[in-house]
Amino acid sequence: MLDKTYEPQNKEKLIYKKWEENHCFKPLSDSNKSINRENFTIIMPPPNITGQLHIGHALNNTTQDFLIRFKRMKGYNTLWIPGTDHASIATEVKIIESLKKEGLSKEKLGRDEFLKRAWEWNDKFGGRIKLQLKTLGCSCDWDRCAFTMDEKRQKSVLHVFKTLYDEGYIYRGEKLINWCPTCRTALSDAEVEHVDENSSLWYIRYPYADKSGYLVVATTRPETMFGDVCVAVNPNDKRYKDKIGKELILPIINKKIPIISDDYVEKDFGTGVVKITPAHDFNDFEVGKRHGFEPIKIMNLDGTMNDYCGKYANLDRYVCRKQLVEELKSLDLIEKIEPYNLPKATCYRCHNAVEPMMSKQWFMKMQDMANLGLEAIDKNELEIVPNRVQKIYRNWLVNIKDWCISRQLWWGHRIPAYYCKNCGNTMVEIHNPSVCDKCGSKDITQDPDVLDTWFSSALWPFSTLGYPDKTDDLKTFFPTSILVTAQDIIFFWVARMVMLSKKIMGKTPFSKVLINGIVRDDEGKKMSKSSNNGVDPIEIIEKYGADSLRLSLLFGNGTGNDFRFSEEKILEDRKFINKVFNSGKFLELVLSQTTEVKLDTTKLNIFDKWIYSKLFETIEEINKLIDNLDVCQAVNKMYSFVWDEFCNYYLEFSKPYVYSDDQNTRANACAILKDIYLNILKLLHPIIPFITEDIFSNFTNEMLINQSYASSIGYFKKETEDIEKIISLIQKIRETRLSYNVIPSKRITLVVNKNNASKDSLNIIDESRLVLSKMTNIEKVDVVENIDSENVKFVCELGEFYFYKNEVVDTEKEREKINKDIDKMNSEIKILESRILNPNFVARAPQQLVEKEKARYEYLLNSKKSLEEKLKNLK
RNA sequence: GGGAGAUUAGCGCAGUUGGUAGAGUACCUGCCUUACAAGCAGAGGGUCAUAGGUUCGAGUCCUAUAUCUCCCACCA
Repeated sequence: MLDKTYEPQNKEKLIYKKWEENHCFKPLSDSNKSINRENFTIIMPPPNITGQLHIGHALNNTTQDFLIRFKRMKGYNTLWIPGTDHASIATEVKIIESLKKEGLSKEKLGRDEFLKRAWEWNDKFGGRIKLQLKTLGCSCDWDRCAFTMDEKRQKSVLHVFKTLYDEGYIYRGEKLINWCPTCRTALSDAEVEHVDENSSLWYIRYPYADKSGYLVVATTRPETMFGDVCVAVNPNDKRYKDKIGKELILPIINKKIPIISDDYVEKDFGTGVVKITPAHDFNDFEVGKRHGFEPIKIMNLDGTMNDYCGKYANLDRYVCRKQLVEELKSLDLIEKIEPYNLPKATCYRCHNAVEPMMSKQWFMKMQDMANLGLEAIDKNELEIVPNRVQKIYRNWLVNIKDWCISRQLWWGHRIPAYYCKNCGNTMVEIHNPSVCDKCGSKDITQDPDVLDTWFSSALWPFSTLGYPDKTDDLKTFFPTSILVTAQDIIFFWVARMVMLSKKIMGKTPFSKVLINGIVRDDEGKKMSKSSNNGVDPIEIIEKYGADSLRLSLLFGNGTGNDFRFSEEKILEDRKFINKVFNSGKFLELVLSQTTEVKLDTTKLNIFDKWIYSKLFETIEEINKLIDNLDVCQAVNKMYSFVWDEFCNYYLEFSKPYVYSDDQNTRANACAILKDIYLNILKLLHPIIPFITEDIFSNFTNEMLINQSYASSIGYFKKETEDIEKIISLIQKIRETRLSYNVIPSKRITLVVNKNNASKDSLNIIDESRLVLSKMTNIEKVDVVENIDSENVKFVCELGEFYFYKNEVVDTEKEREKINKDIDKMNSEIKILESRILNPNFVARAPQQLVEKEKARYEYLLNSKKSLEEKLKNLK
């Protein structure tokens, strides 16, 4: 028995448990049931263990679950692998914050203790994330759940690192890199965010060595002047042509530096003179290299100035800047200071300014990799939906630089590089070597650094399946089918997965990428941890149920478009779930009043054939839409089929039959109704899995999740067209009744003009008499040969119809109504005339369309004429 | 500075090869009709941001402009 109303809170947990206990999330191949089944695999973008999931994750995972459930019911051998990401820097930042509250620091704690804390953190938040995913209904295979830092994934990382090192793709070197003085680690280019900052442009006088005056240099970073190796001008700048080669005195530290020329310098910016500080600026580094200058480091790793800066040593760079500018002013070496906006490079985790610094780090050579990434797109191995994202992906790969993969952090994959203290030999090994393979010394230390967190995520499509071991999973499920993810990690993650999968596995890791839109709050702001406007899905689910949330996320939002989340929308959409439930209650009711029989599809009436046709159409369209990853439209189709066609029409059509006095008619009508309804549950299961499963269990002894997807017995063209006509007749009757103010409870007569309706039409009307009576409160249908034109007339595809004047009269109303109709017709006639009377249209538009428009035109003219006549006769 | 997207009914949105603008919600009218008032039936409401262009025909294609959003970026 279905409950009076559906209470998701009491049901969902139990249903999920039932699915898990029955191993419903397992691929068929686990139990050798997948003979000849196509595989369908999704790897879940592993959420960071830094916190908990918000609605954005819910959208992402609902989309994946929708696809997985759909494909599972379609008979695919489906696998959805869940997992979490250790999020090296992000988690470390969080742990350090929490240590601070205890008065601790990571240094005080020591590496081993710190890592212990990190694992505890993982247990806590990783566990919470899994709970959230289960609450949402995600049908992923938890036995295959992976963590980027677990033993198997560590093994994958070691193997890939060693492979790429041996092939020369991974190298160590001292280069200018992005350094976060707050997190005290190197960052990759992708981890640097640029924010606009109001700053200044300082014009500093650099005196000539020959005391012939000074040259004015414009800079945004006065404090880096200690590291200047030269000053550059554009070779074509007439102002400075004769100055090239002369020497300047670098103020404060009084060092001679030359004036050089380089095309990099823009004549029109500032004074056209640039100070060159190779150790602390990426452009300057290149210029310095071109002209053979050694970079001079002037900063410590914590962002303070180093000993090279004399009295400014150990001052924070910004404090130094302030004091230095004061000193320069006092020396009359500041020409002027202009306000200036510049993009400031900041750390994507702590949001503090990052510094370009010279540092010895590990890098991955990216040029070949990028070509692999581009090849995936060029050779159509990879399709990104929506298509525009492809450009973003391509653009990043075209401008790629080597990837700095080492981080001066503790929480992460420790780099498997070992250094011999005796001979300086470097070894990269999967297993900790006990002696140096060159000199035999036992004095060996492992590199203290860890890998960029995105290194392990880049291996996700094959590390989750068991690489480097040649597992069955890897054989069966790689490459995977679709990746569903957010736009902001295209570079961090998607591009790197493609490159490394192609490099290591020789294949693109997935053939399609579906990019979800960004979830915003009800004010339109992006939901994120930093804005603190994230909503916990569990909070919403406890209030409205997981199905409501899922439906709200998938319904009415263009796939890939941004999505504005609001509880009001959930309230609106939840009505649909209620509707589904109530139609189930109706089925239960009528079944209770009959003895159930097996469905006999040879005994379908015109209405049954119509609904089966509609079901057929709906499924066809859904298949096509999901193939194109147009989840939004697919859900729309389901929605309107269920609500409009099934609930609003078919249920009403079926009533005369399911309540029929004839036991056989009644039993078969119920069987058909049940069949359609169970198909609807199948249709909807991927969106709203819990309630559909619950209702299904009420009518069958099987589990819905395991059923094959909805199917229809076929498409009946004639009957479908007939019912469409009946529906428009019903609408016309209702509309006419209402416009004459005929109260709904009044039973009136429908009159058909025999001379103006085809025999076929009369048959259809006859067959639909019961339904018409039920749905429009028609007492009887009179078929007549002649009828007084004073009666109320209306026309639809089936022919001319009338209501008896004495049953509906209201002359004034009718006059009003006719005038209104004529107005409507006039405007349509005008539009049609503009086409039909246009020789160009007639000549160039498709013939079929021209004919159609002409016919419609004729029809309107006739209708209008008869209405005008009627208006004249109206007394 | 470069690039991408958005602009459609009061609101938040959909609109798949160009062919007379759509659903939800809100509002209005009438209904507690035996699945559902979280409902049913019906009505109103849009120069599809603006200006041009291509076309017989443009929300849809092209070119500008405006406003908003996002991404990328080393002009010191």
